[in-house]
Formats: sequence, C-alpha cells, structure tokens
Amino acid sequence: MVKAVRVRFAPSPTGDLHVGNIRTALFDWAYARHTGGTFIFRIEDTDTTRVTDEYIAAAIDTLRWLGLQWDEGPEVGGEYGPYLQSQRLDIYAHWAQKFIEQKDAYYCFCTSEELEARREAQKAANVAPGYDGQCRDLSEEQIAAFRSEGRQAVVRMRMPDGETTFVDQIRGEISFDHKFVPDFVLARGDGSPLYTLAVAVDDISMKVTHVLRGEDLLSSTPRQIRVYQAMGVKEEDYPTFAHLPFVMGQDNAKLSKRNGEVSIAWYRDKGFLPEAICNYLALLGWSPGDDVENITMKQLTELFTVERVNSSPARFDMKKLEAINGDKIRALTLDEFLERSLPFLKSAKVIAGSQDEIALVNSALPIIQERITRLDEVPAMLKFLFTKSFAVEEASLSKVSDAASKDVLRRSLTELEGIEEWTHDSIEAALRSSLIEELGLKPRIAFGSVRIAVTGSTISPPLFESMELLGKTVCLERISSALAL
RNA sequence: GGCCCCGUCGUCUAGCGGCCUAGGACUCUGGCUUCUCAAGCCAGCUACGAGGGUUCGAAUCCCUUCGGGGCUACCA
Repeated sequence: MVKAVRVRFAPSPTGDLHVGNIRTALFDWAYARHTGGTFIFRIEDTDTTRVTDEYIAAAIDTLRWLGLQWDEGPEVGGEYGPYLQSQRLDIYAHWAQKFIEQKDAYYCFCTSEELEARREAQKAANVAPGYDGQCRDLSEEQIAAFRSEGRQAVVRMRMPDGETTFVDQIRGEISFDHKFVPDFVLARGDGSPLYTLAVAVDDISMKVTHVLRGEDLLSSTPRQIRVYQAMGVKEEDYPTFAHLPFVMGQDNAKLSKRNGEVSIAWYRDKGFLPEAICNYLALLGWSPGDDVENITMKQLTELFTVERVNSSPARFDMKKLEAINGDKIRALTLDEFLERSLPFLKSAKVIAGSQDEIALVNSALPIIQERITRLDEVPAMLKFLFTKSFAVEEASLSKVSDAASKDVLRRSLTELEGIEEWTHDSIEAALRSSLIEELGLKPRIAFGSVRIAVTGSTISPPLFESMELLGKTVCLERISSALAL
C-alpha cells in the first residue's frame, strides 16, 4: 500500500524569505499537488535569538502572495498542529527526556569554552573536529557533582559506531561513516530544542513522507535518522529525502543582496508577477523536458516530478526572470493587467484612483502591454496622459526647438485642428498626408517631433493611439506650447 | 584539514551508449518589420573541465585528477 504523500516546507525565518527558500517551497508545493498529497507549512523557530514574529508574518504573507496554498500550517491549522515549533516545546522535551532514559542520549556538562579549546586542539593535531565523548559515560555521582557546581547540561545524542546509508531521491545512495558524525546536541542547557531534534520529531509526528529541502541539510541527514531510530520509528516509516541543489548568485557563490536581490518582497515591489517568479524558479534545478519553458502553475503541478530535478547548483539570472515576466504580462487579460497595474500607478502618484482615471488607464493599457517587462514600468509609460504639469524632457528639448521641427509642428497644428472625429486613424491619416506626402518628410523625423511635443519624450507608446487617448484639446495645447520653446 | 555533494554554450537546461558534425531558452550580435520603444520573425556566436580506461561506438559507464560548493555550532 502506498502512503498518501505529505510534504512540508519548513523555513526558519531569520530574515525575509529569499529566492532559495521560495524555490524549495515551490518544489514542495508542486510535489504535493502533483501527487495529490498534503502540503504542510511549518515554522522552525527554535532559534529564538534570530527568528522574529515579523519575519514569520512576512513568510506567511509571501507564500500567500505566490499562491502556494498550504493544507496544514499557520492560520489554517491541521490535525498535527501546532505548526510553530515554539509552540511544541513540551513535545521535544518529552523526547529528549526519553532518549536520556533510553541511554540514546546523555547529559553533557562541557562548557562552550572547553569545547572550543578542545576543537582547536583537534584541529592542531589534524584530527577530525567533533565532540570527543567526554561526558558519554558520566556516573550519577559525577552528574550530581556537576549540578551542584551549578553547571547546566545539554542533551547530547550518542552516535553509535557504524554508518548511516540512505537513498536520496536526487543524488542516489549516500552513506556517512559515524566516525565523521560526532555526538550532537539535541537540547540546549535551558532545555530548548535544537533543529536536529525538532525537525526529526516533527517530521515523524506530522507523518511527513517526503523531505525536499536544500542541499545544505544533506550532511545533517544521518543525525536526523539517528533521532528516528531513538524514537523507535521503523525504517519503512522514515521520510524519503531529496536534497535540492542550491540557487546561487550571478557570479560567485551565495545569493546575496549585492548581486541579484534576494528578498521576494523586493521582486514584488519591482512589479514581478508571482506566476513569473514561480515559473522562472521552477526552471532552476528542474526542467519539464521537451523544450518546454513557459508554463502555468497548473502545468507545473502536472509536470513536476523529483526524478527530473537536477543535482547541480543553478545560478540566478535576472535577465531571464525579466524575459519570463514580460511573457507573463503579455499573457494577462486586460482586466488582470488593470487590476495589477493600479497599485503601481497609485503608489507612483500618477493617478489618485478616480473612475475617470481608471477608465483612461483601461483604454491605455493595451498599447503598453507588449512594451513592458515589469509592472513598475507602467507609471512612467502612462504618466504623459495624466500629468498636470507637462513639460518636454530635458534631453529632448533640442530635438523640437530647431527650425525644421517647428515647421512640422506648425503644419501639424493646422491639420489637427481641422479633424472632426478624433481617432487614431483620422489623426494618422491627417498627419501622413500633410507631413509625409506633402512635405515629403521621413516618417521617423516628422512623427518624432510630434511625439516629443505631445508625450514629452522620444520614447512613447504608439503616437496616434496616444494622441487619441490624450484628446484633441490637450494635444493642440502641447503642440502650441512646444512651438514656443 | 576531514567528510559529503556537484561539474554540457556567458547563464538556465535537453541529453540517461549509437537519433549529437550536441537541441531549446535567456543574453549578445546582425537582419527583416516599423511613427519611437517594444513585440514578432529570421540568422549568427559560443559548451560536454582535464587525463586515462570499458566498448565496434561515450556527453552518457568506471577510475584518477582539477575546479566549485556544503557541513564540520548550545544556527538552520
């Protein structure tokens, strides 16, 4: 019988979720959806010095925004909650105590300073650094003696001789000789749990069947398996592991704030679409094959399998993300495009949000949809339609103030004044016959001058459509004032 | 240092012994189209880290080597 798949995304929010976290979340989610399984969202906040409530809230918000809906976790609950490790402390304490009783773990009274000193000595002696087992076989009397000195004990797991072998779904069989897996700490001196304890206990008690996570956790796997053993879990009930390759920065190693922004919030502000981020991230370390690249979230869930996940690290490429974002923007319906553009227009103060403004934006969006890569470009593109204080941009001034341009503008003015029905077709017809045919000018020269006068820039959406949207009165005003420059 | 992972165009990747004189995408370059900018279309550049094997045949299997990364915490 095949167990129903249960996958978890379990970040430790010590900062804003970054690109690597999201890629992991995406794969976890896609795998759960592909298999018809359950997607669990768990917060690993055992390091209270680094995890804050704000980061936790931000993580929840980010996942929501990306559309990675979880079936169990914060805010939605679930049968195996709570889903914040800080609320499960008693569970970990219970197991730590049990391990002590079973002699799988022991109290260790070595202080950080002592350990540090011994590690240094090991390094100097060219021995693999790690806990030397000094407190492994303390007698009751010795323990009592340490306690009476006021020393606090950590709970340390006893690593038996031998090796741990497991099959990673992405990398194949991997084994670790316990000689290189020293006894590790399960709980701090104050009794609070460490990652290795909490993650293993939770994966088992939440009945997680598949652990897809970053490859930085690969070498902690034997420790986790050791905890399963101490918990008395049967081998067939261990989760299946799959360690995802890293997502790295542009040139060198780790993704950092310097090369390619890492915080998802930044991408959101820049006008990247969640579906574009997901599509792009899905391609980092995974490929659907068949030369397919542009896929929807739904297709991702249909196509995603761990078998097709790569084992080698991937570099993050902003250019490609932008290309995909552009594709996704072009694929938007007008309604969607409008809805998503409005917040950017408002925050850029291009519009206040009146019905009239929104109607005008709605008419203007089609002509810029294929011209932008990010939503935050919308305000600059449409600003000329709304600005109260219109002025030709500095760099283009000289291109409309020369004699030839003035001729063009003068002629345009008279032609345009005569137009009865102000549409882009009639505007184009009027300007073509007068400027191109009669004056014999090159279109790019003639229309270039008009463009600067009307939009204020050498770059704009299509001229005649823009003029239609602006309206006859405004166009004539702007051309007149350009003549005065 | 030790252990572990990884290695195809600049980047993401396809490839799982013959279909590969290595395919696609992004980037870049040139062209077409054109009212600017885009979009679209066409063309071009550029890769199996190196060395040994195995095999009739290797990007694909094995070994070595070099390079990159992770871990080596009372972080995760």
